[in-house]
Amino acid sequence: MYRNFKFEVISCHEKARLGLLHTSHGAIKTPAFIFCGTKASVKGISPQQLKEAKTQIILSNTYHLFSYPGSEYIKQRGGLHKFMGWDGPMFTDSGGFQIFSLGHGSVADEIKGRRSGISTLTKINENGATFKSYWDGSEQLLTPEKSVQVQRDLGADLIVAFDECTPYHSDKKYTEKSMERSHRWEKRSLDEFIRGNDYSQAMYGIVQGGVHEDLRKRSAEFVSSNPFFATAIGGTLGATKEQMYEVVEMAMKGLDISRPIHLLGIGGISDIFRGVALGIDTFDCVHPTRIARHGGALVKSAYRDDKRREHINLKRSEYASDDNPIEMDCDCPTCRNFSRAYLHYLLKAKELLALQAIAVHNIHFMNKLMSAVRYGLEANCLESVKNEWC
RNA sequence: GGAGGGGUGGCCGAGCGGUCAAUGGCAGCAGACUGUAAAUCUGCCGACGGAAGUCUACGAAAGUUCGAAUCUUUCCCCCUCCA
Repeated sequence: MYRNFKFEVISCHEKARLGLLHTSHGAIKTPAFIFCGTKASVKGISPQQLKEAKTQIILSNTYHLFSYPGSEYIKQRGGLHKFMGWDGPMFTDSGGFQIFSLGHGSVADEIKGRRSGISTLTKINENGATFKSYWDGSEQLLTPEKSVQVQRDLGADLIVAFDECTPYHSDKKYTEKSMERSHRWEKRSLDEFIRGNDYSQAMYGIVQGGVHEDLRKRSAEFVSSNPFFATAIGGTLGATKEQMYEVVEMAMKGLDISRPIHLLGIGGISDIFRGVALGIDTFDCVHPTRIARHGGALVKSAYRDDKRREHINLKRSEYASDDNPIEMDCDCPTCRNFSRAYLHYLLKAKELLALQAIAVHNIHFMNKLMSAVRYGLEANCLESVKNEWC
């Protein structure tokens, strides 16, 4: 069923593992980070720049590409790889997260109880979810079958079953009902996947269950007992980092650990070390590229001005006269050529180069981080690697 | 020389008798951001104070009024048109 895919565990270090995830567009060394290129583009960054930064794999989104330009259109252009000029491994999300984000706003807004904007999620029922297109406002229905068909047209290597990402503020009763519906949707996704399987793609099942241990366990068992290639941990992961690690641990309990395990939407530096220690193989997150566009440059612990943050905010006035690179020991194109002062100026001057330059640094940073994590596992010195980065 | 229009907080620009320390926008200073409706969003932004509050403020001065950025007079400066 997954003949062009394989997950090879090279070595185990307690729960953490070093692996190779083989896809139809090449293998990924794990633990790995997947960069978000939601609308068939990692915002502001070219595939060449991604490659130069040693990026292994990127992600696009079903909902966005379904709304515009449509999956049929991309299929006619030869699929997503060809269309966007990325020949490496690729992942597509199912659109399930948009059931959450278009209904509730950002993860932080929802947890903090802030209402932001108008909901463009109009309806959710057994059949699927109805959205207002972000593109033209028209109503569109995403069902498990449709999500898989769209993902098939797009042609990413790794695809995801359609689920509902349940909000943090849902009560247990709703979370359970939603989880059970997600399970039925995931089963339908898998059935649709199998119907059209041409061996160029492999499917992830998703563990739901909110912050509830019994639900997480049930969901993990559901996913593991169905023939998904891999597993993703989704849904709300709680309101604090500690709770997130607890929830991940709960979800890990019932999982088939011979499969690759992805943690959806997480990408803080310390989160990655904790996740890897819990047995996570891959991560994806908008954070590195989003904070870059907001002036945030990821830095190792030695370069932080505020120990509570994993980045420095180059918009701050103190950087106006800082002639050092973002990180002295970084060999990325941005650090080789630009000072913090110049990047600060570019941000203030609203020059697009700032956004790109900082994103380039953050992408290099994340790839080097993951490489360091792999080295730490291999050389059995993850703790000292962690101290340098966290 | 004649006719008219203006001068508002760092800048632009509303307000045209009380509810005005003065709408907005920009700039400035912070903060947030974790399967991207995000090159976005939020807060602060006269001075002193933690705050309640106090003081100084709408070109300058004098006045009218219980009360003026808003009305009157004079002065200073800018702009447009006619000679």
